[in-house]
Amino acid sequence: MKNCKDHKKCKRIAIKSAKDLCDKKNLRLTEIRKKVFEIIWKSHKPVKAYDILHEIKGIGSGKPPTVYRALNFLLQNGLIHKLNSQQSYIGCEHPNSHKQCYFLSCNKCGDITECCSIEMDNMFNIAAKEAKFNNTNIVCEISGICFSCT
Amino acid sequence: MKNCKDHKKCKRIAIKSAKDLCDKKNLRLTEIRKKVFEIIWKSHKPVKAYDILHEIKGIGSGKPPTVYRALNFLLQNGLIHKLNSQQSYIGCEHPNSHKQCYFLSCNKCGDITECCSIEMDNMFNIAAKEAKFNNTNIVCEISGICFSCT
DNA sequence: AAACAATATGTTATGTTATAACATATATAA
DNA sequence: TTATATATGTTATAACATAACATATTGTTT
Ligand SMILES: [Zn+2]
Ligand SMILES: [Zn+2]
Ligand SMILES: [Zn+2]
Ligand SMILES: [Zn+2]
Repeated sequence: MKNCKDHKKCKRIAIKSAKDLCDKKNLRLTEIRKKVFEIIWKSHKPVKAYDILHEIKGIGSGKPPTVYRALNFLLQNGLIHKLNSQQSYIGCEHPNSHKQCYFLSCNKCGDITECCSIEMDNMFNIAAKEAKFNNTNIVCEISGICFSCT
Repeated sequence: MKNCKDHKKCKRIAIKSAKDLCDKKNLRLTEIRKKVFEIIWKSHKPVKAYDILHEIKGIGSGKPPTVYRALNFLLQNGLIHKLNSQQSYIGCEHPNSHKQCYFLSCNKCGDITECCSIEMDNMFNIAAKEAKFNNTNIVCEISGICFSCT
């Protein structure tokens, strides 16, 4: 997310829309869940579960299950994503309108950009349809060296 | 890989072409590496590192580094792939002509199919190019319920 | 063949990621 | 209020992976 100029605002909006989404869906964004979400939104870099664990002093038990439960809640409700190729977690850029996305991940600066493209989405749908696959879930992560790091 | 009718043959060919590839590139397909490769090729289902570890009695030290070294050798030389969304390993269907592939993974039977598509490949290239990414590596895993399991 | 260098494997220990199982607390509904 | 569901605490352990250093094997040079 190289074009994030004002991350404080960016983060504020993310938290606001997480709250809205939870209100709308009658989900409880508890203190622990909110804290984990905030830690993830500190930057546009992916965060590891155990980094959250170390950072989450003073709130919750500070033990793995607490963090993983919060992560699973956030994942299940589309507020964050898991980057499978690096076992880390990142905030969803558009939780209310999320369709199918892919991620661009810079191996140098670590920055992640979440991208949507109708063409890519169609491609995935075609691939699934051709193979007669149902209820598909797609993981697509493109890593490389981003423009700023080249 | 639902259309594998004769897996013995399938496996034999895989081993043969692995040998050929190693001969051609002057790589040593040692006993341990070959054994790990064979275990992975037992089926078209992905295999976990520690399953290999348990199965590889009598050959090599039977300790994690042995297995992971073999896996890394096979990965680096394009003989197997890692499925990041389930931390498991699977034989490459076409080690000599491998371009960009995506995987179809059935959540029910566990079967994996490795697919290539020029269109999909183009899509990835366009995405990388638009984002000005270099030296890209793509992970694309489509999971769902396959036709036979529906 | 002997000496050397490079590659591969053995060994011990530990780091990292994630969940099972069961107890307790808190929120919502009846 | 009592019941029920949801969330969190707690302990232990499973599952995945690598660091660091020793030894063995292979290939090359002298
Ligand atoms: Zn931002
Ligand atoms: Zn998203
Ligand atoms: Zn087969
Ligand atoms: Zn392949």
